[in-house]
Amino acid sequence: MATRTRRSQRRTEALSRQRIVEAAVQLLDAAGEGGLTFRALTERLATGPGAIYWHVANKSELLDAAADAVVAAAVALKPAEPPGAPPGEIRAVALGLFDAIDEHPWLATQLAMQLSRSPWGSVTTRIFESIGQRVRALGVPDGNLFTATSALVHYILGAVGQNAANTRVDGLHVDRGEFLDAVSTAWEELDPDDYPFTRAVVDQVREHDDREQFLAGIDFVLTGITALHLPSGQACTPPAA
Amino acid sequence: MATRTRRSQRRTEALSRQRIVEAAVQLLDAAGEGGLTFRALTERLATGPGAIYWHVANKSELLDAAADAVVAAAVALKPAEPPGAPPGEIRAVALGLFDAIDEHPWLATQLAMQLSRSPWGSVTTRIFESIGQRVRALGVPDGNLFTATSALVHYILGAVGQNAANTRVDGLHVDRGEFLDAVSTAWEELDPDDYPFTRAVVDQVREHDDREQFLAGIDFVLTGITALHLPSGQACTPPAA
DNA sequence: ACCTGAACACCGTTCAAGT
DNA sequence: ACCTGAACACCGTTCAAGT
Repeated sequence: MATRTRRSQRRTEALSRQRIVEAAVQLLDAAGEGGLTFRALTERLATGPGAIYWHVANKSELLDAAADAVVAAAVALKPAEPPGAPPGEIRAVALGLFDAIDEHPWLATQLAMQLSRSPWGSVTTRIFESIGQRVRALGVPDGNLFTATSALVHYILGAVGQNAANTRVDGLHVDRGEFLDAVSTAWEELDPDDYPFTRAVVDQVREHDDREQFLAGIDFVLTGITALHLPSGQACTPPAA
Repeated sequence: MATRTRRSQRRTEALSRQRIVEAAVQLLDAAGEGGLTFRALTERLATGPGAIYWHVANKSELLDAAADAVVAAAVALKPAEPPGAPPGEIRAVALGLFDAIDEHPWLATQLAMQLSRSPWGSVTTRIFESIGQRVRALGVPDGNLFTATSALVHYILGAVGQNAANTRVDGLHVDRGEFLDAVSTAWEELDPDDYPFTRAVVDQVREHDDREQFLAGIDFVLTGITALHLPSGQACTPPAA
């Protein structure tokens, strides 16, 4: 029944793990998380499922590899920019991830799932390393590097996870204005007794700029690290317990 | 073939959405994310799939409801504690979530997926409201409430998402020492040219305390918010761009 | 060593039929 | 209004067989 839109090119190159991962990324980009199935993959690669299983262990590993490929490209800073000061580079790396998720919305869910499933998998470690190098350059003492970097990475992963969906719902790109309207409307219908705060800030959700807000959060964490762990920041005290 | 271990009690109460959600939470607690299937659910509830679909729209909605039930209980502070100062209450709410994920490890993945799939769903909004009320009590000016609260919530969601898996891998509880050993070993085998930072902090991962580190991140964000948005904090300056 | 493709076990979901 | 349960479409994965 299906019109059998045969891929024009028969297989020219041999199958390889890399070719499979590339195809997986393309399918995810085209149709979202639901778009990656072994059947779609076999059709696109003009092969059978057994051939794919020769190169990758299972679907989970394939998703990991797809996410890793995209993240690796994202955290590699464009050499266009000069080295720059550490705080600026941290913002640049974070924005690289932010933009990668804008281009590959499935990456948000995938990052989140990998974070919770295998917390120190290749993707998480890659981001940790990239941020950590710059935190060290900031002058944070050795003993506090792990804590400071973890805090930054956790904030970044939490924030990009949510912001991804600000431009899409269930894999469909939606107008940002419409999306925020829907959120505002939903919030206005919340019980005023249970949700006084949310209702009070309903206007701010419409006006806010995703990138600005994302960077503001980075600055909170950086300021906290500076104040609590850098000699120059000792003037600042944390809020009393 | 299956030994048909009949649930001793035939159905006594009528089916209801709440009873279904409770059963879902129990299945998730017992067998992890893979443990919740409509077949397991029908068996436990002694009914057919159609009966369940009468009360919930689909599996996604059921997972949402299960997560919401657990989170609602977690962010409701025990009234044992006196109201207390805002920063302390923020830490208490955050730790409530932290502990809930310890008890229900599947919640980490579920929170992450909901965050990326429907960023302002009921669970996210519940956490946002709970934290937001306390950020306001902190004295943050109205115009900055949304940004400050979002940053805190993003950090919390990123951090609890990862810390969940520190005690479990693929749904199995594992010894924390063994787990950290495995991470350390894996890190020591990373390429020293590509991962100088990660290799340098490998010892800190073994010594660190999850809760302490989680709270340290909260303090970074709180200190940043205080420094950048509270009149009393103006002495602190953010790191230069 | 690498690939084929039929087959298997399992899943979420539907729906005509009952009460 | 609420429940039953067979059936459907689809999925990840396996494996004996080919080259």
